[in-house]
Formats: sequence, structure tokens, C-alpha cells
Amino acid sequence: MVRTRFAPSPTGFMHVGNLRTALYAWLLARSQGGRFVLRIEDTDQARYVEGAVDVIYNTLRQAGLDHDEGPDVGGDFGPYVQSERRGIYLPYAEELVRKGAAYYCFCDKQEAAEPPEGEAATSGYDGHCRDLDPAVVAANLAAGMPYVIRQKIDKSGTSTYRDDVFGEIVIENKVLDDQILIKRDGMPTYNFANVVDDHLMGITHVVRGSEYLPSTPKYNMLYRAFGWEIPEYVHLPLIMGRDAEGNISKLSKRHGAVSFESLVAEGYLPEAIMNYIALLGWSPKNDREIFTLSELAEVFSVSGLNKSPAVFDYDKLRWMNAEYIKALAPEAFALRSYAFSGLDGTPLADKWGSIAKLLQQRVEVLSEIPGKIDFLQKLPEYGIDFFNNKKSKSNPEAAHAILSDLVPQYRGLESWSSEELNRVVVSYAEAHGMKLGLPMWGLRIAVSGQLVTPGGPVEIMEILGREESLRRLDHALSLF
RNA sequence: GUCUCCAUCGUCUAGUGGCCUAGGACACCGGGUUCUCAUCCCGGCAACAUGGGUUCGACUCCCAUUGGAGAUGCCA
Repeated sequence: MVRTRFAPSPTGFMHVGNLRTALYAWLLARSQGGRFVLRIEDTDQARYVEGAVDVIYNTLRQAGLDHDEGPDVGGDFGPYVQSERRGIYLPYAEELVRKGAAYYCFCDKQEAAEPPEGEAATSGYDGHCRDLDPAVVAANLAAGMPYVIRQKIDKSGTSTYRDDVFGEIVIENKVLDDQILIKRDGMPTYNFANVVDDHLMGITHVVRGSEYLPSTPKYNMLYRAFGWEIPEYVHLPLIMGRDAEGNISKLSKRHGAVSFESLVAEGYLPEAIMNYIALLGWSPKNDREIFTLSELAEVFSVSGLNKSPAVFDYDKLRWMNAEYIKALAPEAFALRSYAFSGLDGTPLADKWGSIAKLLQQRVEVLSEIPGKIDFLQKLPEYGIDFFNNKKSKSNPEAAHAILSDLVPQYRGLESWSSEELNRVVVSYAEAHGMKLGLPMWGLRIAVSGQLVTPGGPVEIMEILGREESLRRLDHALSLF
């Protein structure tokens, strides 16, 4: 049985790169009838962020990635939070020491914490404590000297392993560093906790970013030292971003909104985001692009995974988001977009159904909505030059004449329905042998104060209502 | 610096030796429908990084070069 896991650390936000890793791990499990496990990796106490675990739950729920086991839903391999498992790692590390695959290190902490971005980190450990006299070790331990436990790597020869997407990887062991397994504070490092937990939780396929490709031999040495079975590896190509200068690098904050929640806040639909990132590094091998999560689970295959890094393209995400928006039932769109309208508590709020109808085909991202409808709340200032339009043959004089005829007719209308509103202008155009576009142009300017509007003047007048529409028409007349 | 990986249109990708005058999508540019805009429809632009092999035949296999990315943390 396939068992995959998603093991995020609670940092307070969900990077789309991590989310895509979760998606593929989920897809792999679901497509094989396997199980998907959520494990929280919070071994770095300095990084603890309040409420961060809830962000993870909320994101997964919104994204539609359900887990079979995890801190919130339980399971047979718990606990699923590493800080609650703190007691289990040290004995395993000590076992490694006994087996000669690890050693105590009493060296001072190297204070080169976070290297500047883009620059090389400090070079590897010099191996000072690697072959310490056992008596010295015992004495140091007895004296309560602070220590870390390092992996004792056999630096001879090469390591080879197979990755499901990248194929065979060969690394010279001499470049592998004696990485720390247990930190000075007694907590395991990610590298160690990961191996122990993946084994203990029966993970069969390790799905993670390709940045782990070069360090995987170290993990394998750990598995072998314990006598544990090595899982299958599915390393994923990285998601890249482009900065203001056009340089490409691993996607991060400086490339714009890259967390799931910020994208949602901007008005991207979760299902569109998931669909988009599914295609960033994976292909169904045909021309289809729109998939629901369950459709994805049906056709997903590791063989569709790509090896080269993919650039996150906001343009394409926007397009896909628009596709999802347009495919929504009108009521669903109205419901889901309302929060972005800024209309809550205003008189226009109960007109939202009609307004949303105009917006659905014209919006790619929900956050565009306020800018598209602010003219409904407040008539923008405009000059009579707005009545000029070549294509519809409109100009201020013609518009003045037309509006002078039309306004009394509208004022006399008994029913302010779109049918009636439309009938007036259509029959006027017919009676005067003019193209409909001509009177419509003048009306649009008068009721909206804008050259471009979502929908036409009839829809706008219907939404504005009789009083406000007539007020705007009178205002237009006063401009000439 | 060292190590690892990658390399098809600007971007995401299809292509697993002949089906390729390299397909699709986004973006971009035209045209049509239309009361503006948008939707919708039609069309166009645009790529196999370079050099060597292997082969009857390379986008597809091998090598080198170049380019790009990642790793090199008591972060994950």
C-alpha cells in the first residue's frame, strides 16, 4: 500500500511550492488507492509561529487535499507532530552511535546562522570530534558538556540511488558532510527526524523538492545503518520565480504573492490555483488543461513529472482563474465574489445579483471588482469630450440632442425594467434611422461617466434605479 | 570554490529514432461577432542552446562546451 506524506513546518503561511509538493504527494496516494499522511515538522523551536498549524489545516482544506492521518484526524502512527515525538529520536541517534554510524560532537556552535541569500553557506564540519577517544567522550558526557550528535559518514567511494523522476543519481561520498542529527537543545534536525518518522510511519514514497537530490545519500546511509528499508524517492522540479530585473530563481516572497492565502486574498479561486500548480512540472501528456482534483487523481502518473524547473507564470494563472470564474454558475459566482465587491452595507448590495452577472465574464481575478464598479457608487467627473466616439458617430452635439429627447421619455416610464429601458432606446434609434450604438454611447457616458463599462447603459440604469439614473441624465444635460 | 541536476516557442509543455514543413496552452499581434469593454469565434508571430559523434535516419541516444538552477546550516 502506497503511503505518502506531506510534512510542512508551521511557518505561518503556505508557499505554493510546498502546496504543490503536497498536491503531488496527495495525487500519488489517491491515484494508487494509498494513504496520505500529514505530519507537522516543528523541530525548530526558534521558528515557532502562533496559529501556524491552523494555517496548514485551513489551506489543505480549502485546497481540497484531505489527509487520512494527521494531528487532527489521528491515525495508528501518531503522534503526528514532531515536537510531541521529541523523546523518540535521541535513542535512535544513540543506537547509531553504538553502531558506529554517528558520534558525539562537543565543538562550539558555529555562529554562521543564516547565510546571506545567494551566498554560499559556511563550508562543512572539519571532523574534529569524529574520532574522539571514547574515554574523553564519556568524561565530557559525565561532566554535562553540551553536545550534538553527528552522522559519521564513510567518505570513501560513491553512493548511487534511483529517483522515480530523475533516474540514477551518483554522488561521491567525500562531499557528504557529517551532518548534525541531534541538536544541542536535544531536538532532532529535520534531516534526522525525517528519516526516523518516515520509517516509523511506514512512508513508502518520499515526495519532496529536488533540492534534496544531493543530500539523499546521507538519508540512505541512515536507513542502512538502522537496517531499514529505503523508500522510493519522487523528487520534484523546483518552482522558479522571476524578479523585477527578470532574473530567475527559486520562487520566494520577492516574486510577489506566492503563498496560497495571499493568492486567495487577491481573488484567485482555490480550485484554479490547484489546477494551475498541478501543471507546473507535471503533464497529462495530452492537450487537456482543465482538471478538477479528482480528475487529476484519476490520470496522475509519476511518469508525467518533469525534471526541469518551471517558472511560475501569473499570466497563465490569471487566465486559468478566469476560466474557472466563467465556468461558475451565476449564483455561485455572485456568492463567492461578494466579499470582494466592497458593497456590503451599501444600497447597491441587494443589486449584487445583477452586478455580478455583468462582472463574471469580465473579471480574471476577484480583486479587480471594486475598480470595475466604483462608478456605480459615485459618478466620476467627466467632460463633454467623452461624448465623442468615432465608431458610433457620436459627438457632443448629437449626444445633447439625443439625450434631450430621451430623458423625458425615461422620466415618463412607468416601469423601470430593463425591458422598458431597452425598448425606449431601441425604438428611438429605429424612429430616427440611426444605429443603436449612437444613442447608446451618449447614454453610457451620461449614466456612468466612463468610456468603458461592464455591461451597457440599460443594465447600468436598471442597477442604478430610476432616481439615480435620472439624476445622472440631468447632470449630463447640464454639461452642454 | 566544490558537488548535483536541468536544457523544445518569452512562459507552461507534447514529443521516448522515421508520424516533425515540431503539436497544444498562456502572453502578444491581426480579423469577425457586438451599444463600450469583456466574452465568443477565426487567423498570425514564435522554439529543438552550440559543437562533435552513433545511425540509412536524430528534437529524440552518447560526449563535450555553454547556459541556467539547486545544494553545500545546531532551517526545514
